[in-house]
Amino acid sequence: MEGANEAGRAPRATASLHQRIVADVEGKIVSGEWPPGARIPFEIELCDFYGCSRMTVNKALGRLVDAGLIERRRKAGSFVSRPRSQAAVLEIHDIRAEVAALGLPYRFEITARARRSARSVDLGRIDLAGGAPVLALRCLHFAGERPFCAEDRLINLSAVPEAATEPFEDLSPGAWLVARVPWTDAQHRIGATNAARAVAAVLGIDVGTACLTIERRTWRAGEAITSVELTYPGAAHRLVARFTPTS
Amino acid sequence: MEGANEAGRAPRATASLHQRIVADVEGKIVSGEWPPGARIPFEIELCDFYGCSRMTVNKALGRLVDAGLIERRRKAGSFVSRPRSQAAVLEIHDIRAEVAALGLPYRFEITARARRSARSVDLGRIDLAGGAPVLALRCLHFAGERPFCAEDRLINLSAVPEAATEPFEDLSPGAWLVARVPWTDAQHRIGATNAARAVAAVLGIDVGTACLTIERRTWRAGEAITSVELTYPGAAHRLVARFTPTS
DNA sequence: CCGGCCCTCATGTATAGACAAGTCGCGGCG
DNA sequence: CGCCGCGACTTGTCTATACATGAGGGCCGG
Repeated sequence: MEGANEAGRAPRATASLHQRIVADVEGKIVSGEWPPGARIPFEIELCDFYGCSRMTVNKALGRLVDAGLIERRRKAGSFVSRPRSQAAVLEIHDIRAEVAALGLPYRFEITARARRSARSVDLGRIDLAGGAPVLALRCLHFAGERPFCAEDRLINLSAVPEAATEPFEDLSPGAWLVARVPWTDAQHRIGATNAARAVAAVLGIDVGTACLTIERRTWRAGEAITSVELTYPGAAHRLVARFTPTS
Repeated sequence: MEGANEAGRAPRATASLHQRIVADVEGKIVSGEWPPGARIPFEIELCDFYGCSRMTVNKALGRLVDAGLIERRRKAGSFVSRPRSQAAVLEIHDIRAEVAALGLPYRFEITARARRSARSVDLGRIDLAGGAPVLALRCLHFAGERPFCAEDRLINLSAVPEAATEPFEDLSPGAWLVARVPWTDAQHRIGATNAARAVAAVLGIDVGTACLTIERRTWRAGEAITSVELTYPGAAHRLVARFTPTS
């Protein structure tokens, strides 16, 4: 049976067989040839078509399940998924990288730093018991000479005690945390607000200017690590997310 | 060899063996026990540990490669990946679903509709040759009696000719397109703007109120399908993205 | 001492066979 | 006529085996 490899199409691929099956099926789906809800051929039929064993087809279809392109039910067969919602992969670059992408020199300043017990005003921002030790930081990121983004961060010192003594001279708090602390969950809330007086003064913009705000919280195994609010002058910044179904 | 299944830990799982291996290795990585760059045990060693065949371990590690958690090199072994950038999966729900999640009744109105040849002003919004037929729509989405979101859309009629005669009575243009037209690429740009007079009037807000704008363009196999600009009153709406490394 | 060749090792891919677990339908029984 | 049970079908999982591929490291010769 191993000799029947070229069944059905050109054997050109340097890619492996199961990769080719993935690509073929994916092509049929995204082209619309197999619309959402359609049944795709049974494993056995694909085995015949590609002249391979069931394991190979099974592996390919398993990947498509992982990718969310198909769903499978015993006895019934495999079906093209109905997209439930659009999804976009939003890459959260390091701010240094964002600025570098603009071709401008980057620097940041820590403008406020306080170690304290979590107050009630903090509790809405980070999952902590009252009184837990936190590090509160304010930080301003510059692109060239202009303020690019204002950062207001809380770090849970129970989870990251080393942060208490870290000077944050070379790495910004965000970059330092990403490099040091693994996380298992993150939540982002993205919104638009009119700049209040304090924010406007810091960013050098007029009061009321629309600003993009990103609030990010991260956890590791259920324990809050950090919560950060980033405020970008709205007219000057866009978040960009590109997405293809299979990345 | 099949009898040695409980080697090393609780056999509690109803899950399959390769799923348990995935979960275990993932746990070691996200907990920091195996930091980025660390070599994880060879397949053979994991086979011994779990008392299973190499194929089973191979399948588990293959999934972790897909998920981006590890990288593998022949002869050298498998290594925990260094995270390149943070990423968040941003779910773009149907607007009807967003409103339903608020517990409010949903409806929408088409407020403007024009079939025309693409003008120069359109070309910045959608990848088309000048003169190609487009359908320009404006649509207002309501949550209860209050405007929730303003939509300004262009549809490429060369790619989606059926749109020309579609009345968009039951389904909003966005929902209609998602259900009907598969896409292969999407790009989102998210920003904040101060409401101009026209937008403010439509949304029933004050001029200058910060608004969240989402510009989404979709393509199928390189051909532009549609481009849409959604404007949400900023104070009233937050985009939420949750993310866990292995989804 | 340096360079090239080859052996070895780990992963990558694929096979055939086996059994388990849902599930759809048909046929027989009440 | 209706309903239930069983068998058949499809996917899910796993094993044992085999060969290919790529890369590291050591050995041997110049």
